Amino acid sequence: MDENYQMVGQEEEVLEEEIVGEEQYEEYVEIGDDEAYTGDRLALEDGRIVTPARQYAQYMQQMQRVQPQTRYGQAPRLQQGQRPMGSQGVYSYESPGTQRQLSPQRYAYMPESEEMKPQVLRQSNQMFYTPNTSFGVRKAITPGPSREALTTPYMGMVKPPKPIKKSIGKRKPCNCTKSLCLKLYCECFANGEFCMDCNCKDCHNNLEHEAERSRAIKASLERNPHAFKPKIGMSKQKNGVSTKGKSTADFERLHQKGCHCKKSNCLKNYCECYEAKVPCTDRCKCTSCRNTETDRNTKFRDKFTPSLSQLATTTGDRASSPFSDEESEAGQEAPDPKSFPWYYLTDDVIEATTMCLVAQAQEFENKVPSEDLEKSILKEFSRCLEQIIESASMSQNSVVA
DNA sequence: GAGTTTGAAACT
DNA sequence: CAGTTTCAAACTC
Ligand SMILES: [Zn+2]
Ligand SMILES: [Zn+2]
Ligand SMILES: [Zn+2]
Ligand SMILES: [Zn+2]
Ligand SMILES: [Zn+2]
Ligand SMILES: [Zn+2]
Repeated sequence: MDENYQMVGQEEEVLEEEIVGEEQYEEYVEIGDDEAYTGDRLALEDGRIVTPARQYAQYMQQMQRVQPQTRYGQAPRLQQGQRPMGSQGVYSYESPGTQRQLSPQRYAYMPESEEMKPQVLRQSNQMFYTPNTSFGVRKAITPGPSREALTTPYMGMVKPPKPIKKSIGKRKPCNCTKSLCLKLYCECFANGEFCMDCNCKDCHNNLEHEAERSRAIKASLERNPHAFKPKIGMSKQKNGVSTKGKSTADFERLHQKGCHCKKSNCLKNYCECYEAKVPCTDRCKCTSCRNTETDRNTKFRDKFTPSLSQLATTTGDRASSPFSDEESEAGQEAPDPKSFPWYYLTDDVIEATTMCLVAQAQEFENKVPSEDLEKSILKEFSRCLEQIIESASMSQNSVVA
């Protein structure tokens, strides 16, 4: 039967479980259509919060202790914001060991009641959920013709979009302590997911706090309508078929909002662009960026870092990953930022060097012939450079060793 | 593991 | 919109 969620201090509401199907993943794959595909993990549609069902499936799986060893929806090395709904197959997962499949069903939330309304928006197969009063978790039922479809959903319905990732990496747990996992600070929440196996304290990012969570989602969406879109551009194809020979590889995998880094030179994971392994663009407002397209294409490295190049050749690190792998179109190489000379030429270093040179110039100006002055400055520069190089190799040794 | 640094998100 | 605070993760030791 249909269930009602009785919210504390809230007007209760009868949820009629209007179950509709889902177009199964089609819309998520057609990335070409800008309008059809949004990439939203959570979004407002007609005033309702809509989210893929994957999270619920995950959540239910967790609560029901069903095949706890299997997890879905999270590519192993996908970075925050990179999680590609709609990109190759993250949505419908097929774990080698199991035959479970999850579809991108969606549920709608009724904003007035702050309640989740398990209304699947579209349907092309038979999998339905309805709230389960026993533990407040939705369980699947089938009001439609084929009730059995529930237990064996999607067999053969989901084309394995792309080769499955080798190992289903378990999602990294959050460690939130003060946000209740209800702000975008929490990565789980920001990904539109429930907290599962996290280390958070006082977590409200779960069905036990559904109403609160819904409010939080709405609040986040009000602050930023794109809050639950992937931050990294989802391979949105530029202008239909590509113009040049680049063809399909010419995707827009870029940070949509851009970073605002000030002190990391966009060479550390503090930088969302660098973390996502995409170059900074003009959308970024970073200062002293060393993550530009040209920067990361520069093969200039290794010159300064013999120790590292040694390491690279001896370990043969490249051999382990001969695959270019599906989603890593752009991320062929793993350019160790430490192998770039300018990794060590931070603003502080440059400033210090400049000060040294200026001091040297001031000390000797008008005291020695300009020729000697020039020479002394160059000498000072050499001294600075030595220090920088020494410092750099020191830090590398610590890494290598 | 403790302490620091960092920049997004939140807030004013 | 800009400046500040808050926050959790990245990083360092
Ligand atoms: Zn959290
Ligand atoms: Zn979490
Ligand atoms: Zn949590
Ligand atoms: Zn950056
Ligand atoms: Zn950037
Ligand atoms: Zn940058």
